[in-house]
Order: sequence, then structure tokens, then C-alpha cells
Amino acid sequence: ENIFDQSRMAPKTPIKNEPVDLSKQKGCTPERNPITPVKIADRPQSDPWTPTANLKMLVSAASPDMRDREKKKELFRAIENSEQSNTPDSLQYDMVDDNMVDEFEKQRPSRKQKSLGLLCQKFLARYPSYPLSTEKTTISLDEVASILGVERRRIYDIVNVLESLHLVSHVAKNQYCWHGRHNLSQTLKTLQEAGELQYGELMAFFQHKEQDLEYKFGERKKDTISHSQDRPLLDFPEPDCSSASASSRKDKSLRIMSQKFVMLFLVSKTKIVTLDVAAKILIEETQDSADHSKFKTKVRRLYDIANVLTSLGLIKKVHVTEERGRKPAFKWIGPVEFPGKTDEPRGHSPTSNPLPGMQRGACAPHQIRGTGKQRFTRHASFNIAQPCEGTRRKVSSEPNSPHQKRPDEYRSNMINLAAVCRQKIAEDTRNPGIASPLSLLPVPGDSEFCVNTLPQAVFPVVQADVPSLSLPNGVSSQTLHPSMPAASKTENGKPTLLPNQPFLCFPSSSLFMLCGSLQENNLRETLPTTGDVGNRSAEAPTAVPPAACQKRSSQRCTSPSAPVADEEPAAKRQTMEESDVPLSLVVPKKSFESPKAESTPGSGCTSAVHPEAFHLDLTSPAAPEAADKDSTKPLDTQEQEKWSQNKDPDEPSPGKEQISKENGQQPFLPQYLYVQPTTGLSSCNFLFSANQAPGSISLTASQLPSLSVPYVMVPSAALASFPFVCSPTTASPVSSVPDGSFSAATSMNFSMSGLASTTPVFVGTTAVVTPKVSPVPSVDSQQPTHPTLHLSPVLPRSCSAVKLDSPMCMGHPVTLLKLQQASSAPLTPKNIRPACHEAFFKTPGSLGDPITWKKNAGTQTRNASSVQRRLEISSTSPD
DNA sequence: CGATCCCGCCACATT
DNA sequence: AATGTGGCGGGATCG
Repeated sequence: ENIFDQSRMAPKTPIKNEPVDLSKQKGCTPERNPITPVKIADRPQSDPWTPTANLKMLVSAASPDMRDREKKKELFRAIENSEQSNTPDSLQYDMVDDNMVDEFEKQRPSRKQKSLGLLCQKFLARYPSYPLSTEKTTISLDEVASILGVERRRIYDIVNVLESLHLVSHVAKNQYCWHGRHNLSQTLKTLQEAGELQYGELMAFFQHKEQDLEYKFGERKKDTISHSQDRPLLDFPEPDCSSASASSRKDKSLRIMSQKFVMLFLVSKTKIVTLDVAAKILIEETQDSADHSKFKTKVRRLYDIANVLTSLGLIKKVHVTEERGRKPAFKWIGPVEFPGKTDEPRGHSPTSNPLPGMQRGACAPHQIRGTGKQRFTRHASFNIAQPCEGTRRKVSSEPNSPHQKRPDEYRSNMINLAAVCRQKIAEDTRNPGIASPLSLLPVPGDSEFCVNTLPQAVFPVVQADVPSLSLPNGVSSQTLHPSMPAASKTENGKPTLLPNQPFLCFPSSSLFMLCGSLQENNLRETLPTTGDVGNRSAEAPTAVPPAACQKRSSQRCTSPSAPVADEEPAAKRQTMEESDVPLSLVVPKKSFESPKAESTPGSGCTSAVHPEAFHLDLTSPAAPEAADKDSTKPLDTQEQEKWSQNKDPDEPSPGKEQISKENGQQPFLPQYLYVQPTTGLSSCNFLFSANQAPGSISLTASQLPSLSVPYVMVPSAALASFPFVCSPTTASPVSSVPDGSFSAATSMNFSMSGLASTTPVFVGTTAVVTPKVSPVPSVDSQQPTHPTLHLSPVLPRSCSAVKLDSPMCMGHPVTLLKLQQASSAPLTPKNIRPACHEAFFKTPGSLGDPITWKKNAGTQTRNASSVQRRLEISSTSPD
């Protein structure tokens, strides 16, 4: 049989004719069933191979057995080489459709025949573009490799790129899960948004300016952007399955590069990206270091990626002739607008319908959508209930599967929030500047999130915030993690203050805290971006809303409405102008409407900001708590939408106003917003701290990555139990370093004490906690310290400390302390699931591993908090 | 001769 | 240690 295949394949037209078997592994079952390929019907026949489906099927059926791939491989090769010439016949059969003129060419295994692009086509031919939601298709690397007659290494190249677009996910060793293109549009949208943030300016710049500038710019960006870019993968929220494993590892540069590359296209106005430009932009690395070899290597990789993307029909090769001559380039031929989902053939897809609730501002929709990608499924806190989660959900939902998609969603939500928050803050702040990168600390209840959520993913978005600049991804990500732990629940805590450090304590039921400092560092860079944004916003009021929103959103999500947009840009500009200005947060009342506020229109968000002493009182202690949540999903959903949309400026909430006022009063002092959630969001509360007074500025100056730790998000549920304490960077004496600049970035500390009932969580932006930081503040500030998260175990046993260093990140050191009660037992992320809610904190296992850390955190979070319940509900209900 | 990019060594991660 | 992943760059081919 094998031979048979091979022979067929061999002759295959050089082009895509070769038949590929598609069917094959659709079954979830590990074992392959020779099932008839249902897919055939399903799949869009786009594939040239279709005609040969029968053969394919046969082949596929046979294939399973072929374990002896090695043997096969050899055979294949031998066969191919020798036989190709010999057995063109087979081709002929299949070939019918096209006669490739050059059939002859194929004769020898010319290099082309072995090209990655061709291989990828074969690979893609095996799976339906739009698999039925019900069926899961697993891909066995070995199998595929053997069937296609290539080494695994090549399959990795393909899969990695596909994975970056979420067409597949890494399920387990040697196992990938085929998702198809259902979520492609979402993914692209997300990438576009992220791309806008990260590369928007850049691309604009390039496009406009051309090479000359490029160089300069390039250098510049290196400073600013480069660091941020690299690090974190740009993951984005992904719909479904996320492979758990993936993230931690090295860089997976191919994946990241792939995403970045795609971003460039999406951001590009012309939709054409030249290789060299892409390579330059994508070269992260050390700024100056030997570019040449690197460049070369980068280009090689880009070719690899381009081949796969070409096979996907997303780009095509073109040449751009410039003054200098013609340069190789690729043109995006895939979907450009992602209002909804482009790809989905089926209506069923969740996304297809915008939520009823969301219509409103352009922004909202898009955001939602973005979120949507993830699909509302998950985020308990937000509860986006989506009826439809359909496809992706399944995957994610699987109890078993280690990976969860949720995280993504969660992330996306987070992101949205962050964006919103930032905006507000930014707006509020005098320095419009913007945004400093936010670090989000989600403290999700679900371990899953943690797991899935890779820092990267979330962060990227976050990073995005920082518009033009690069955000230190790592930082952000790191931050998140820490947050997680924080999330752990404590029971109520009473607000406690720390004597020395400025902390905020709140007893809160569930709430989200966002502590952020805004920095303007990168103003310059931002400028360009800003301009673009502004323009864009103006241009596309509605249609583009999403994109536009995001773009600007990064910092501020302004409402779609033009006016708003204008404002923001203006702010930014100002900021730029006033680089020096300390970041004070000024909260514009109207603008300020916090997302939460929106969310809780009725409920009333209470926002309390106390600049003084950083002390926050949460009046709303009561926070209705999560309880509400349980009750209403629908609401939640809406709320969610709102959330996502929250950008919309429209709804100012009183609370906001107050906050703004307060902020206004003391710009310098850290500001916090606390919003109580009402229904949908109910559980989430947000605190924004805009502290960083002057310091922030310094940062800018310092060049540090712009990161400030702007916000901390805590999942309400998680928080609910514990008291949260935040210390704004600024305040910290230690870090006091004049430059708070760095300090800001510095660190966030979270400590969770596992007091019996209540665990206080401290979040401090200041480096204070971290020894390193404190000691040499100034220095640190100067240098980008590695952003590190330190989790110091407060309690000997129960506590686990994790340190995360992200080289990338500039230094926000974060200290996290988790205290857990003894009770907690380490949980495996996988296990996580519902069952062990309690265990969350425990994980001890890998201290070092951030991921692990996250997981743990996630777990922790999970307690029975309302959030969880929601999640469960949500997940289930759809099912 | 420059553009492409296959091939597979080898390092690092996971099991 | 074995095996899975995947970075990386030499050098072969293509055009």
C-alpha cells in the first residue's frame, strides 16, 4: 500500500496535484480509523486533490499501520526519486484537471518537489478546512511524516506555523489537533490588533518612508521596540485549544516569527511586505549584534514561513520594484477585514452572530470579536456566556485536555480590560502618554487559564498597549503570573496596611485590581503611531472600528466615535510634548468610564481612590460579590460585551467620575479605581492604580522598556476571598528612586499569606519587596533589570515561591508571595479542572517554571469562587 | 550570482 | 538515556 501511495505521490505533479489523503485521523480516538472520510464532503473542495479523494482514503486507511515509517521513508524517497519518472501514469489519472505543462519537470525529485510549500499543501489536503465541530482530528506527527514521506523535522516546520495561526494545536507529544480555519479570522484579527499596536507605526513608517528611514527607524525601534517584541510570543488569545506545553519552552521563534510576519501583513496598508523589511523588523535580538548572519538566518526562516502561508492561501509571492531594484516580497491575499469571522462557513460558529447585546460602538463589536475568538467561553469572571462556543469550545472544553482554551479567552478579556483601563488611565493621566505597558495579573480562578494562558499570549496584547513601543512582553507576562497567585483566595481580609510600604489593602470580594502606572516613555515613538491611529480612527468610523479601536486602544480604547479618538490622540500628543510631565493620572470623567462601570451600570460601581497613603478603601466591600454572577449569565454576557467594548466612552459611571476627581486631586499619588462589579462583571472589580508620579517619566527617559506595571487584575473570584493589597510603585521608599521610573516597572509584589481564613495579597508595584530592586534602585532603573518575579514563599511550607525572570522584560521585577494554607496540594494543571478547586495554590512543583507557576496560580484561584461556578456553568451549558 | 530554502546536525526540553 | 522539538546555518538549486 505504501508503495502505492508513494508511487502516486511521486508522480504527483509538481504542483499540487498530488493526491493526498485527507481522511484519516479525524477521530479523536487515538487510533486511527480508516473511517471514510466524512470530510470529503465537508471540506471545501478547494483542494486540487479532491478528485483523488478515493485514493487518499485508501491510503489513509492503510497508513495507520505503517508504523514503520522509517522504512517507508526510505521507500518513499527511493521510490520517488526513481519512480517519478517512471510512473507518471498515476499522475495522469489524477492530473486530469491540470496538465501541468511541465509535468516533465516533476520527473526528478527536483528540489521543488520537496519544497516545504508543496509539503504543506499535501499536509493541508489531508484535513478539512472546516472540520465539523464534532469531530476532532488528531494529527500524529509520525504518521503524517511517514505518509508524506518526509522527516519529522519538516512537519514541525509546517505545524509550527499552522499552530501560530491556530489551525492546529499541540495536544501532546507527537500529537496535534487539527482545528481548521474556523478560527482563522479571529486569529487574524487578533494578530492584526496586536500588530497594530506593535508594528503599526513601524509599518506605516516603512511604507511611507521607504528604506532610508527604515534603517534609522529600525535602529530606533530596536531601542524601543525590539526588546518588547521578542519575548513573548505574541500569542493571542486563542480559541481553543491551546497547547499547554507550548508556551514555556524556548522561544519557538518560528511560531512567534510567523505571527509577527502575519501581523506585518495585516498592519500593512499595501498588504505587501518585503522580505528584507520583515526580516529587519523581526530581528530582535540584540540590537546591534551581528546582523548579517542573523539577517540571513531570519530570511531563511521567513521563507519557511512564507511557504506555509502561501500554501494556506494567505499570501503570495510578488516582487516589488523599488528604486534599487526588485525585491522579493509577499502580498497578503487572505482576508483583510475581520469584522466577523471570515472564514467560517458555517453559521454555527459562535462568532457569526454578534452578540445581540453588542452592537454599539464599533469598538465594542470588534473587541468582542476579538474576544470572541476566544470565544467567550471562558472567562468566568467575565462570563461571557456565549451560547455558541461551538467549535472551539469543544476542544477546549474537554475536560481531559490539558490545554484549555479558556485561558485565551480569558486573556482576551483581560486584555480588553487592560486596554480599557489603560485608556482611562491614560486619559486620566495627564500624560496621556499612554501607556505604559500594563501588566495584567489575572487571577483567574481556573487553573486552566493559567495553563493555557501563556504569559505570552496575554501579554502580547498587553504589550500592544504600549503602542509604539515594544512592550516588554516578558514583563507583562510575568506579571500576570504573579497575579495569579495573588488571586488565590483568601477569605476576607481585612484590609491591612503595611507600615513601610505603601500598600493598599482591600478586603474585597472579588475584584480586579489594576495597578498601573502610566508612563510615557516612548512618547516619541508613540507619536507616529498616534498619528496613524488618529487618522485611522477618523477614517474608519465604523467599519474598521475594531481595528481602529484596537490600535488606539492599545492605550486607550477609545470609543469608536471619532471624537473620542481625537481626544486620545491629542492626549498622547500632549504627552509627547510633555515628556517630562510626571504621570499624573488625570481622569477625565467622561472618558473615564471604566469598563467596569459600564459593566455595572446598575450596580454602580464604586470606585474609591485614595491617593493618600495608597490606602484604598473598598467601600463596596460588599461587593455584591460574585454571587450575582451566578445568577445571570446572560447579563454577564452582555456585560462582557460591554466590557470588551467598554471602550465605549459613552457610559460614564459615577464612580468613575469620582475617581477621576480624586485622581485629579492627586495626580501623583497612586490612584486606584475600584469598581465593583455588578452583575455580569459582577465579580470583577478593578483597581487601577496610577501611581507613578514622576517616576514614570523617568522611566521613559531611562529607556527602560516602558513598562510600568500598570495594572493588576485580579479575578474577582479569587480575590473575593482575600484582601488585596497594592502598593504603588511610587510610594515605595526604596524604589523611591527618583526615577520611579524604573520603579514603576519594577515590581509588583504579591504576597499571599495563607492565613487561615484570609489571605492578604499584596501587590506592590514598587520594587521594594524585591531585594534587588530596592538596593540599587537607581541603577536598576537604569538598567533594565530583568524583570523578575519573585515569589517568595512567605510561609515555609505552604508557600511556594517562584521566580520568573524574563530577560525580555525590562525589568519589572515582581515579587510574588504566595502563602497558602497547608491544605493546598499541588495540582497538576491538567487535573485542575473542576475538581480540585481548592488545591490551587499548592503547586510547588516547579518553582522556577513560570508556567507552572501560572498553573498553580490558576488553580489557586479557583476555589469555589463564584467565578468558577460560572465557568463551569458556562462551559457546560453550551455543551 | 543572488534568491530560495532543503537538509539534517545538534542543542535543549520532556519523558 | 531516549525521545521529542525545533534553532540554525551550510550549501545545493533555482532562476
